[in-house]
Amino acid sequence: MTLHFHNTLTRRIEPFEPLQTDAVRLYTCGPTVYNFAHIGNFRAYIFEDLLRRTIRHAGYPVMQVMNLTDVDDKTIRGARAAGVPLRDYTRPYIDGFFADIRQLNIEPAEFYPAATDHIPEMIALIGRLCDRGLAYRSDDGSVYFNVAKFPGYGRPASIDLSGLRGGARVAHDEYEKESIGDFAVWKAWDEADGDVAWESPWGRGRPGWHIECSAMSMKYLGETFDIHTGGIDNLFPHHANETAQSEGATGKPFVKTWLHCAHLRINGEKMSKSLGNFFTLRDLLEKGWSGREIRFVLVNGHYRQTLNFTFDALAAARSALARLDAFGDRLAEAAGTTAAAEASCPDWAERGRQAFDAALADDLNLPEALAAVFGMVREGNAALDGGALSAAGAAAVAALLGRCDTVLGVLQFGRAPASAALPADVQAMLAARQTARQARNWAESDRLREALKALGWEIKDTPSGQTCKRL
RNA sequence: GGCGCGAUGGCCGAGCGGUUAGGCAGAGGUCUGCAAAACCUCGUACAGCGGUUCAACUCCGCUUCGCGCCUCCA
Repeated sequence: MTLHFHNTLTRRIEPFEPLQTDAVRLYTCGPTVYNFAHIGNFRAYIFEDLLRRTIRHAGYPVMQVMNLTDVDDKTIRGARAAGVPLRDYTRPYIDGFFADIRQLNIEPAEFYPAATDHIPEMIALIGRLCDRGLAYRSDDGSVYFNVAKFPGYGRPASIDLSGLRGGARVAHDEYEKESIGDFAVWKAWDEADGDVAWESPWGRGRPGWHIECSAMSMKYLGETFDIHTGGIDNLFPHHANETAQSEGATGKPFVKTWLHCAHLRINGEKMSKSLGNFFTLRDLLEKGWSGREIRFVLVNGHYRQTLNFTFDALAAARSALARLDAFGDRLAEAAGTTAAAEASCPDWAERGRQAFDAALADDLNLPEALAAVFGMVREGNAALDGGALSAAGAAAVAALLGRCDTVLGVLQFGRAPASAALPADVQAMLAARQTARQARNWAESDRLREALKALGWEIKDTPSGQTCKRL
């Protein structure tokens, strides 16, 4: 299984080959903890999770770093407005972030370095840039990267510096720059920073935006590593600047493969507070949607394509998941206690497995991978209907789907409760209903089904008797 | 202005120069006391106009519409 990824650096889909044999080194841009993350952020984190899981699925160990940006304009502004120290301000959002990714079944990374814990590393890196003549100190004590001194500036974005134009978004305190393209690696303290400041060889101040990613990625992953990801909006300037700083300091290639995911839209519109379609994960959970349903919607799109997030899509996800769950329950029932044996795996399932793997390997084509799974669901249901699936075969298919789910992370097999686990009153009603059914007392049978439904249990009648499932 | 992306059936969403994407919703059918599930069948989908080609949703050009980045936004 050779993975292929679209590399932003080359704008091509390339075969993926790890640089080192022990692990694939992966740096994924993480949250700025000034607020709870919104659904658009999670699109990126889900994409990164799928990437991580796919690499592992292909047999490579992964060493993933996700940064926590806990010092920047917004966190400082928030902390000052709240009148609390920076750390106290960011803490709940950091906790919230980890709670959220658990809800979405996002696998944890190996490292979550916080920017404020790596100031010395950043200062050291800036020192290297100064030593090499790539950065200069301005009169106010800020340090800027000198873009003109770095040949090939702009990668992995395709930015031509001459196309840049100064505008309203160029921050006020950056007029000391020698050239419009130069960017701060160290920002001299100013009024608005309050008590957020660190001592440095250039005076009191705080790190520039991009330097944390350079310092932390290289600390944990080395000066050249396999994959760096982020949202497409980070391509420029963040990733271009990060590359310039890192390669400027080391003289080595920084990242081999860059992957960028597209944005999310909500009901066809850009997400924004003024449109009222700005949702955090907890907003959606409060509306009654589960993390799993949200994950399904986010998984069922290609990462390089703008995704239209709608409530209809969430409802569709709910139905699709119910279908998957029902199939899982059927397989479990058919398999009983029989162990999975690969030899018993039906041909259609083997074909499904191959289609699934091929789709993943093709630049994370999750929609197609999911289609392969649903193909197996249809085949499997038909086989079960026709009595053509042995217990061992059912076990093998269940195991196969479990394998697919190590990447998808949306299945929930084996959740059908054993009858012994049902509450006594429910068991009694089920027994009564069975008696009524044997007496062909349909009115009583239907009444009990309704009563059980009111208690939160869904009853279905099958040729082999009634089934009971938590709603 | 610079750079880039997109427009697929009611909705979400893949895809390829000629062969069913898939899911959800909807219609009909099988099964069923009913319901549900499951299975089968069903949509003259590829923004518009030209071009290339034996053949284009798929390649090229133009048009229309929408979107992203252009200095701290995933």
